Amino acid sequence: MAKRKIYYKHWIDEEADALANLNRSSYIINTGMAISGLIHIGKCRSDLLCPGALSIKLRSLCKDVKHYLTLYTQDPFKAKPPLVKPDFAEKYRGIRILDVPCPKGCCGSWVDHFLNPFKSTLDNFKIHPIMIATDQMYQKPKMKMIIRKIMRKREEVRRIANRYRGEAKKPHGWIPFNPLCNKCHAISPQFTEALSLDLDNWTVEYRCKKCNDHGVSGMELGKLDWRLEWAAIWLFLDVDFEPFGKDHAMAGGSRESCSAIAREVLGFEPPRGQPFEFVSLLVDGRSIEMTSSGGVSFDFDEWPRVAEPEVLKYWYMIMKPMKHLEFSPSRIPYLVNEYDRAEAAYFNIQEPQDPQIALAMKRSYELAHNEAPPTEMPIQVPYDHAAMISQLVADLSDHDAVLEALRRTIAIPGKASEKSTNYVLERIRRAYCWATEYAPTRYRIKMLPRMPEDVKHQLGEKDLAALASLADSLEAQEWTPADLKAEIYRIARDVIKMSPKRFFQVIYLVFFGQKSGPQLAQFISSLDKESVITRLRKL
RNA sequence: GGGCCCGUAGCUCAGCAAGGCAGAGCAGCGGACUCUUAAUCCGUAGGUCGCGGGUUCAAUUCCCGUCGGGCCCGCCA
Repeated sequence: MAKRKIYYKHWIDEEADALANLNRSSYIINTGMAISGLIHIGKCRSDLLCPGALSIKLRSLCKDVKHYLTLYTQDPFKAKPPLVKPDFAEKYRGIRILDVPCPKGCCGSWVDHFLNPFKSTLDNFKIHPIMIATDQMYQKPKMKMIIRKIMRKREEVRRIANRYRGEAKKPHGWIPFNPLCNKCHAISPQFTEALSLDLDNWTVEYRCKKCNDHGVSGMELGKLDWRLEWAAIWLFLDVDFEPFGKDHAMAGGSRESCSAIAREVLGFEPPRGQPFEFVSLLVDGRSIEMTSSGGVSFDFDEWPRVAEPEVLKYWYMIMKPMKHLEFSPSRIPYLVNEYDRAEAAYFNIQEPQDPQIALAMKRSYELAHNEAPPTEMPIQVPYDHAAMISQLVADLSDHDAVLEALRRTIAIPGKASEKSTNYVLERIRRAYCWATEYAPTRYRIKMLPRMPEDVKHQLGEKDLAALASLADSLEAQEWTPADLKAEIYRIARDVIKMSPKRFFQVIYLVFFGQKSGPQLAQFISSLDKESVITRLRKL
């Protein structure tokens, strides 16, 4: 009888081991981000969180690892509406983003406006790459050396570049360099063209089609053609591993052509890589690719407001890199539940029967926690329940009230460490943000002004009788919430002979148009009595 | 025309490295808990592994082909 295979190795561990087997004394992991606009969670999959996990794993193998994040600041501006207004987009198109002002007028610059929220949320995710901006890189002697080498082998570069191009072959004498226009600061090949280089004085003669300038600017202010830039940065930082979006991954795509430049022009072996699929955003039922410059985004710094950062990290760990992901804020409870399940598996509280799935979940959980998960199982409040509770408590800063509401509804330990308690409270706060800002209506607790028509059809004889009976009771005397609760039970069981469960559902339907809602007795007690009675009777 | 990725239960996905009984979670359905909707627990159903060939004692897994979905092969990064 053959045993079921239980081989399992996480893809992060596969890559980490492959890197470790290279037996280098130290490792450089690099990723890149253009500050072209909103920094969304999809970008952070391939360019922050996954390589971050890989770095940490590799470091745990006693390797010296540096994790860089290259910020492409010396890049042309290409944002589009609705991210920016059309006139803003037109005015700054092709301008070096470093020179573009803040679109909202709140920050020092465009770059600051998008980069600062990203930077300040990194602590939440506990991933801290060394950030290095390309405009700084171009100032460095080592980079100048690399550029010099490339420019001396210009013809060879052209030959290689043309190998990967279709019809539009680059002509003889092509200078693979995008100069900065001194006058308008355009840096896009759409506008500026290098006419000649002076490698001794490190200047470039250019013509600018945006402002019709013709002049000379410093080469450190311009940038390499993109195929060369990537290869140059590999060499500059001595990169061993660099992930990339799946758009680069195709045969003949940028990854391949950059590798050819690295081998044939610069004489080094390109780093290992890993392609990543994109994360799209579900908008009105349609799946749209997130794009920084177009403004389709669920922002990275928005995530910790609505869910634990580890939930996002876990999702990216458990899903294979080439799996296309679809995100929608409405999926957050599902993602949190999956994470909670992994946590329960990790602490051996409850495991899936399939051992391979269990291993994948546990390992992904560790990775989501940077290899150092909590030592004790945290208290788990199911996310959708947290969303509901958060809307019932009048003041979320009243921690005792929140905890009391939780104790009434689910089993949470009477005594818990401060850490556990804070974790619970944090989830409630996050679920509240989600419930009020993103949740589908069924999660929002809000009384309907009138009972919806379609609800009437759902009510039978018994239901109506029970509601009438409740109205009578309310009319007959004043109730405390506790007594009212008992009365609801009494009516259901003793008077009408129906299940209390059904009766509760019926009452919820009348007030909310759905089968669930806040704690009923308290809720009813908080309303004007006459209006309640009228509503119960006028069916 | 050339290439890459994905396709497994209603949904989200494992399993394929190195062939060996078709798997989870969620949603569903049925119960239990009989001071709450909820939560929790127990049970249950659900499949042409996109399709067709090939190799094999044995194919979801390997090979060839094909269909569907997404994407690249202009520019820009």
